[in-house]
Amino acid sequence: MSKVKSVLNPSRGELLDLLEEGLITRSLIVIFARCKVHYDGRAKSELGSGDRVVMVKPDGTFLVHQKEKREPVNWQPPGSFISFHVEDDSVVIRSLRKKPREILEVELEDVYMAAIFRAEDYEALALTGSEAEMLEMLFNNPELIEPGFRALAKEKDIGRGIVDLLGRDSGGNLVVVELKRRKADLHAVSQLKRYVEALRKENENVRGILVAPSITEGAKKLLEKEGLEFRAIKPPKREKRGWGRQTTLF
Amino acid sequence: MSKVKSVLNPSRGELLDLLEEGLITRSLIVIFARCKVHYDGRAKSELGSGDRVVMVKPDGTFLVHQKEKREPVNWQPPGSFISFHVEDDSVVIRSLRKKPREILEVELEDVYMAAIFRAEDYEALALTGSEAEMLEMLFNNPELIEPGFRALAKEKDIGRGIVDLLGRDSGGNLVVVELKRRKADLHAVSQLKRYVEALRKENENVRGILVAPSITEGAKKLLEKEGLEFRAIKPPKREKRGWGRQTTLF
DNA sequence: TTGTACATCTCGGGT
DNA sequence: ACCCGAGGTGTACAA
Repeated sequence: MSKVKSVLNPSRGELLDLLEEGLITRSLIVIFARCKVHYDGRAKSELGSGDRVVMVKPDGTFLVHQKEKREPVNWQPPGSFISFHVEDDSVVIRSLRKKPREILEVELEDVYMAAIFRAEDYEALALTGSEAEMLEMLFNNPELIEPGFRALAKEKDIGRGIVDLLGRDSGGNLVVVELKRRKADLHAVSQLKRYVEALRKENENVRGILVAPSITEGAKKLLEKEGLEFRAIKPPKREKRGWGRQTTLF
Repeated sequence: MSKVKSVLNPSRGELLDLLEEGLITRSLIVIFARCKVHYDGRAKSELGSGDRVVMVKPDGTFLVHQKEKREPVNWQPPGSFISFHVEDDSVVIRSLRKKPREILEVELEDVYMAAIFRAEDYEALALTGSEAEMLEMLFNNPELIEPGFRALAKEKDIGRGIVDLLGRDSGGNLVVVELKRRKADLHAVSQLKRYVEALRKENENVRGILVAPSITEGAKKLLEKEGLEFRAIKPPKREKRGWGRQTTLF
């Protein structure tokens, strides 16, 4: 059995057969078609007739892409249930999600191409430069925050949220560190402030430090007004070594 | 010229020809292939060999989808520049974004299908149930917040951010309203608190009201502790009437 | 360009 | 199931 089957300008019968085979074999399905799209769930939307790419993944993911933008114009997340039927002379693909209840319907008016793909993939993305790696770096090298800084805990749940990094400075003050892998904004300052204020209820001399590669003007002003601090640090990028399934060295 | 061209198991020459035609005619390109993916930019990633769907849109958007999840495993946003070349016996598609500088390379090891699609689409999504519509509703019907409430401004930029809705209550107090179209969380409370504190520097008796369909436990506790208020209101869903290009009535 | 906040955010991790 | 926060977030909008 081949990995891919495709039909150009399929008849209704060919289309239905291919869709059925795609679903049964848990293939990934791609359709080029003129269609309308109806969605109702957390919000509600209508999309008039036009040419789009429809993709259905074997995990239930449903995507409708227009010819522009990174984001699908309509979609359904993994775990949704797909079905199709004929209605008023056109094939309709329906995706149902329960909880929250959401329904997505694509009304295929003219199908230019339909294809199914039995994709085999056992690899996962190995990414570096994340906030998690930034945290690991600072936890292992606390002096990067400032001389004399000692790390106490990471990802610590205080009642008012989860603090990235908790430590003490050379003067014995409690220090809350909030990390951002990109330019810090007002949101980041509010977050740090929330943690600092929560800890100040039970501790004296609590400092708050926002660590990010840079900070917006507005955020900087708010930060200073609140007596909080900023340290410019960029997220580290690991080298290729040590990626993926790490082979034990002996 | 037809809307779609596709080739199954293309030879290198067929693939290169189709890619070139796709780029020149500003078509949307979809490829089913076993490939590796390399990314470097804001972060850095590697993805080992596996079967994926590659999509290139005429606006420069680049997507690599695995067989699961809603999100592409790698991508490049609109405005990126695409090119391709042959390297070590395989075809490589490269997408370059300047600012921030980011490069994405897909190394095609085995192409099962390639297709190009001259999509025509003049329709835009009409969506209802957004926060913007919630705001409009409350601005026009301020009594929904509470009896005697009068709206003063919406989307108002105070120094510390942009307030959703500003008004006065029956007692003449300034009221800041923060809207959320879904369950409000700690972030929402922090946001509201930031606005309230900024306004309290120049006004007395400032109230803060969080308006959302519901609220998380943690957020509720913080809200009450801070003397802020909550009103349960759901975002409205418009009916079909009045969607899309609204024709002037005379 | 920068700043700010929404999103049918999605996704993962924790409890 | 809920809660919480990151994300190469993307996207729109305003200054």
